Amino acid sequence: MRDVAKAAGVSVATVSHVVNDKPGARIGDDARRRVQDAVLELGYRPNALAKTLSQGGSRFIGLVADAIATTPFAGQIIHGAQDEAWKHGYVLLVANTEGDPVVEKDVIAMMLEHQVHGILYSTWYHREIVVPEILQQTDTVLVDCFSADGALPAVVPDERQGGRTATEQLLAAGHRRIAFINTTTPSPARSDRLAGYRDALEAAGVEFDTRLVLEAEPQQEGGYAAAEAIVASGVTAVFCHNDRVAMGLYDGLRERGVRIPADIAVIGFDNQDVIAAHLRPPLSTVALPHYELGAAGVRVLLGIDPAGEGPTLVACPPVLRASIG
Amino acid sequence: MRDVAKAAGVSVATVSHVVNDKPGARIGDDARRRVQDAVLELGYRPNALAKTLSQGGSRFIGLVADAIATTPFAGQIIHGAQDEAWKHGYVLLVANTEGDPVVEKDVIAMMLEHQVHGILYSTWYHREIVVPEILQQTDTVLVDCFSADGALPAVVPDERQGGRTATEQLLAAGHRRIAFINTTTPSPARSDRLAGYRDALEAAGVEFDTRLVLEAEPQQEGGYAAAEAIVASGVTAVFCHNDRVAMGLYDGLRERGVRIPADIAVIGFDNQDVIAAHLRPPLSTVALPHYELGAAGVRVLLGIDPAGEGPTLVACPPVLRASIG
DNA sequence: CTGAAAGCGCTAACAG
DNA sequence: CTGTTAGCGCTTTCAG
Repeated sequence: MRDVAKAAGVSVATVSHVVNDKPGARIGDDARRRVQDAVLELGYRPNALAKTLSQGGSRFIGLVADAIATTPFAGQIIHGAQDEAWKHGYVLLVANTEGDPVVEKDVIAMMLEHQVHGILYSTWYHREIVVPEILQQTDTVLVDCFSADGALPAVVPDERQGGRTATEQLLAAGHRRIAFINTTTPSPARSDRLAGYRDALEAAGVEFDTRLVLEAEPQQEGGYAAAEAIVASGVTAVFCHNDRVAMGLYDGLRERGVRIPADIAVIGFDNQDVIAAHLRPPLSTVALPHYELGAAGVRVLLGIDPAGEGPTLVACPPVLRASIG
Repeated sequence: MRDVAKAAGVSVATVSHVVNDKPGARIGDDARRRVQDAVLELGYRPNALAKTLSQGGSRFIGLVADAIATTPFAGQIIHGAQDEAWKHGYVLLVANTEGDPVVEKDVIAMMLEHQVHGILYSTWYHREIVVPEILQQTDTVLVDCFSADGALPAVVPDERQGGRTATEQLLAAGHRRIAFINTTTPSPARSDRLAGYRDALEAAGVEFDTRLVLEAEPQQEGGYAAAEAIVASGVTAVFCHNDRVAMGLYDGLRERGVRIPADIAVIGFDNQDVIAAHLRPPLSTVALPHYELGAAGVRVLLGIDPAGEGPTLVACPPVLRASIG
């Protein structure tokens, strides 16, 4: 920068002004031009670190994720967070912890040392967590997770609305006997999607039948294993806890000569693209809004969106494909 | 830091020395203890930005990815890169570009302004790229991609060895008539996996038969469509270009009453966990070493691993499951 | 063994 | 309109 100033025959202050187009500062056209030329000649690039040092507060936002490598979910959160952060002049410092509390503490400490403006603490599936002590030291927003005490702002998917939406797609196609293959794992997804399922049924005047909610491990194997019970139930449609379960169910149904969607319509949840879009027939599902969770997370962190009382709910939109007849 | 110095009754220089346990500097035990106490009392945390400013060179490594949100692949690269970077005291600055050249230029400029030590430029599938001009301005290593002119160090999967390995698994199980469903998309994966397939055949004394290499779109749909030709070929084993193709093939084979692995053994490629581990039967495959690519990338960036003449090849290890009888 | 002082690159008053 | 100067928080000679 000093070099630029020298080359342009002005002071560093002037350079700073033109480089940042400072509003208050009026600079002569000639001087301005000389500076701009010098910047180009010298290939000058401002040092963002020095800038934040002198200004105080940096433009970093930390994003800690517990499982960046297993599903695309964390990737989608990162993507959304980055786009939104970028929009406001912020940059993401990403760290993966694989759920290890020690690593977690270390990476957060690292972020604090780098003067992050705040931290997004995210998990790859919606759940309750206990907030690491060290997060008290900066602004934090929880993404796709929440703490029991509700002390920290959180952004999570609206599982209940998602469950309702899924069921509504089936109802809209004329189905009345609709099974729900829920997960065996206790979680917001488990209880709230079920609640949404019941909401939709009730709204449609269909009586809730306990025998129509089955449980299965939330993987392909679980869906496959549930196939027998599904055909036995005489149902015409199934809402699966997630796309993986639906994938397993496809196999089980096919083995029994049941056609989708002619005999039984199926809807999943998650919109895991690698699976849902490529099953035969392509699977209708409800999307988990990870991108939007990341984006909303930085918005509340930056105070653009209000934090609200409980967790901020992000809608899970339906994604229609061919598995509903 | 000044506060710590004051509280401990020493100078900032002394604080700096004890905080970083400077080798050269001998500090009295009492002074050292006083400083350490003060650090704890005040909850002092060094400012990493100020540190890099004064030291010159930062501890940032930039990682630009073209598609962080679609598959877990980029996530695995990030994971590997971060673990390795961390090990050497570096921190990752991650940016997603979705392949947009403008965004790409912007994020790289941003990274340069943040004084990154170097940049890892990665793609989510192995391919040739044209290197963005701006990357000339810093040390760069290409991860999972390479430039035609070989000007930049690159780290890529060893597709040929992978293709050989896959075929060898089948050969080892006693198969002799082995089909290869290749992709239709020109790429290193396409030509090198084929070369590996031929290598393995030759090494086993099995004659290469052109009619046994089919081509299909590299998705489930492609594999499904290839099923007919596969059964017609009278083959006892199939090497699929990737796991998604294998998944489609499973469907097609099952529809024709062909059992896996009893009638036909199948091996995939990629080790896409969400799919491979949960097909019925679980799919044997060859892993794409994304984690290792990321880690190796930072190693060559930091000069720990030598850059080598051509791209650095990372092995693709076999992952055996139940689809080979 | 420890402190004073200069300087990293930039911004922000404040003078001129 | 433009230049001076004093830091931002830390490291690093260099004296003492």
